[in-house]
Amino acid sequence: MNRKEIDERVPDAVIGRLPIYYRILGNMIESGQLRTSSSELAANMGMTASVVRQDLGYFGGFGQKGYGYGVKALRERIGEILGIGEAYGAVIIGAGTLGAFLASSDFFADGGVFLRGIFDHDPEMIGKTICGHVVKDTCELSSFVGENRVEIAVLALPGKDAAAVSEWLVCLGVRGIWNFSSAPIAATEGVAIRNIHPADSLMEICFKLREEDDILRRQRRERTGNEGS
Amino acid sequence: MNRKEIDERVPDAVIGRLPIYYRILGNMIESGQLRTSSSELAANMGMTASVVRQDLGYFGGFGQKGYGYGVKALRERIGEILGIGEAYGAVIIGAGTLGAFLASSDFFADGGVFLRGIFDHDPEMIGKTICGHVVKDTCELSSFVGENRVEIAVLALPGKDAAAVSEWLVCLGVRGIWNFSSAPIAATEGVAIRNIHPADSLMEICFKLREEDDILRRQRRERTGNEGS
DNA sequence: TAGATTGTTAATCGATTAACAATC
DNA sequence: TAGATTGTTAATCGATTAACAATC
Repeated sequence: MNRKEIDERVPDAVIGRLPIYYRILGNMIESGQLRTSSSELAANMGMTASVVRQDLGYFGGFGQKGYGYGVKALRERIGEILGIGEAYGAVIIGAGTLGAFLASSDFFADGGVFLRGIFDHDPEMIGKTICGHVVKDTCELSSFVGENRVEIAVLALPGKDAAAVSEWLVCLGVRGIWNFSSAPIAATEGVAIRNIHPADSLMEICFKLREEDDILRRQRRERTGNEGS
Repeated sequence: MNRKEIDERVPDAVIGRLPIYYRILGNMIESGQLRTSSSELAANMGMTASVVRQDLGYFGGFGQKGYGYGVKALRERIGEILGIGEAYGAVIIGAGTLGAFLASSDFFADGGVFLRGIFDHDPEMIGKTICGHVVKDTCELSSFVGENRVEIAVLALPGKDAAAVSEWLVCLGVRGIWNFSSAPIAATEGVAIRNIHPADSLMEICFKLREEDDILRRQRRERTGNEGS
């Protein structure tokens, strides 16, 4: 075995970059590119070549010294590592605009995940069809998860319901929570949780702008102060 | 001045947590809570109390020893730091399902950002109304950005167009890029960039599931092997 | 006052960078 | 062969944790 001891857990920082490699390699395949290098990959994602080689090294060398990496083989291998092709199943809880948007998105297909159903408890929503899925009553969740392979639950519901629903789903055997509600789901042993808050990154941008503006304002004030004295 | 040297840049790790504090404090206000502590905040977001105190310490002590933090005052202060209230302006480029969803979302209101317009270059889209915004032709972007305060551009367009559009917008004076396209935008001096790929976190969940499954499979194999020998 | 909790310093841990021998 | 580029080790950097004096 060429790779490092396989039991060794891969750091989250590395896992977080695997989908990025995967996506960029996809772009390269689309444009007909056959080979790449750590430095090219790095340039594409605004990182150093070192981190790329280190990351890929975690899974055992699939590069060739003096040559680089075969785009197609590398992408396939990363896809395997990411579990694309395992055909995990997911349900969306909450059929509002967010749930409907997620259902219509390519996110599931991109990750090789099958969307198996959409649930809501609002009678107004139940029975509606969203992207070919008839919205089911959340009451049916227990039996549905029992009868279908559902490893992942997507929470597109109000923050106040998130914790309870999440706990219930975990009891039913769900092992992954993709949470878009406003309330973060706390870490739970044996459950993969990702709390997604798109607005957060917009606020981060605002922070950077304000920080910049503050510096400019301060400089202007100082300049004026100096002139005045 | 009680706070640390104000020129000192705040680490990205800290910035990334500010919106989370902000959101959790919002939840606390909703439920009528008046005071909180570093350990309560930490429990709510699955972190240690130490990191909370350290983070808040960056901006100067607004806690009280032996008491904790006033929920409302703390939230207001973090809001200020985040630039909520600066009323930055944004445009969405791309009026597809993603652009339409973003326009209908609370993300802008949550961050105190004004959505000033939606643009597309598809004649089919131009003129349609999305959430009260008439979709404009991207040709009009230059003059629009010139005439309105637009600090932030939201890219909801195909990856192949992202880099060119982004560069153009930066030339027009845009200082923040919230990029939802498949192609990451490279770091640019003086521009705040956030590349958002919701599918990535779904893939991370799949990775964790596959990793877990692999371990189980290996254990089963070993057990069978031992029995067989 | 006694109990609670901050703000801050020092110690630990993990991630990134730099460097280079191995080799295609 | 010479040039290129990997895989990997050691050095640096940054972030998290632990601990505790200060004090409300």
